[in-house]
Amino acid sequence: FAYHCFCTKDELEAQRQSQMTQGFAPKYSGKCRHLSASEAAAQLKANRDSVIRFRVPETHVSFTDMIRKKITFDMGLVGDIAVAKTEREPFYNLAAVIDDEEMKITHVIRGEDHLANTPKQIVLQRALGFTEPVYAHLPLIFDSDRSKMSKRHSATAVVEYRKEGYLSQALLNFMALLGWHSESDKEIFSREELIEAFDLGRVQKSGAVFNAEKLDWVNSQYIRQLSNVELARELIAGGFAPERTENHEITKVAGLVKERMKKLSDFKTLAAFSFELADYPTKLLIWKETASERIRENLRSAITVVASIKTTSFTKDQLQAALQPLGEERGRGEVFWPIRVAVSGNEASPGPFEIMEALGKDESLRRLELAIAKLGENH
RNA sequence: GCCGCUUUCGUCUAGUGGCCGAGGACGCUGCCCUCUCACGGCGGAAACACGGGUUCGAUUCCCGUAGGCGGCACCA
Repeated sequence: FAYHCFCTKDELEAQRQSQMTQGFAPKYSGKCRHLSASEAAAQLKANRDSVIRFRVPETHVSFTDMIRKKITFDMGLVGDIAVAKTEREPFYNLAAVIDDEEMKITHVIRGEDHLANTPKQIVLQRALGFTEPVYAHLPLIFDSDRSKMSKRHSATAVVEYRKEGYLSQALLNFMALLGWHSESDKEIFSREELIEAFDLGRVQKSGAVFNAEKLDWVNSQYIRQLSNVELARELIAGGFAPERTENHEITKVAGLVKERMKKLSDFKTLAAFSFELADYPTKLLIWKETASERIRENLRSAITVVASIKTTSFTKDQLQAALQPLGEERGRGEVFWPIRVAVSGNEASPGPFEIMEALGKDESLRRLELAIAKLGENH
């Protein structure tokens, strides 16, 4: 089945070069194949550098891939492959075949880059009398420039993505969608649903380009499915929440910005205003062309209304019900916009009522007063 | 160079001879909702690589060409 080969690396390399320039497939010449046992023993005794080669039969080898159906290779083009350095040091193909047999592997599911290894492994299996597992070669995943995502790169990438605030379930779901599609057009799956629906037979044959925007979308879907408590837990565990902040505080704010988040790391910027009001330009309080005097009046009236609400029923529904008449009377934009800016300090934010509920009565009033003071500075 | 795999909107894909004047999703975009942003709702633009066959009829089957990718180690 196998024999010692004493060809040097330089010889082999030179051979390969000349074969390639002549337009042939590079393969081992078979030079040491016919060495007699005694010749080989002598070489070994002389400590000549060697390797063990397997006599690859010059036949066609076919196998059925679960994804690509029947695949045939002409082994005559391969030549005798090196399977081990010594009897105790097998190379990859031999080691893999023996491992799989000993571990009773039934299915070998791996990347398409292993396709050319498969016939070599099959030929070894047959020679050793091993059972042939079923093969499935998955398409590769490419970067946006269409180059292969290297193993080393993607291994760290998963960790990197987790650090950026992508949920593991979302990552899994997104990866499943790269090269596979459910019969039902469904795209967001729970772990159980995915196990149920996934089918190797439906896997795409060509490689897929990694689409970061879709990952964002999938992740945002998962974030929204989380309860506020669960989301807070993820935020705290991942280090995305500000330190020294009460859990229930995080929970409250998490609910506020949940549907605006694409990844956990967004929380920091999205929720910053609720922990501390940043300075903002006074003119941000002005709704369109409204006179600042009028904005001040509106805020004054709003304060009166807000102050009249009991601390115990300081909810967004109560706030909305109480402030709605004022909005209708003086113009919704002229009333709600400045309130929202006053409590958030941002041009874009969640609605004013929910923010006030999260802030609580005292802090809400403090921020409203501050806005009036800021407007006063201009006069 | 040789071998293998592969080829539907920008991207991920549905599609297995007539249901396709090609469906869904992300992204992009118009309108609605609305105090802003986001969410949500309703629309829009956007693709069968090319050339030959086979067939009454090809996105679907066959052949070729071109493109993409992977593999060609005394690495794994």
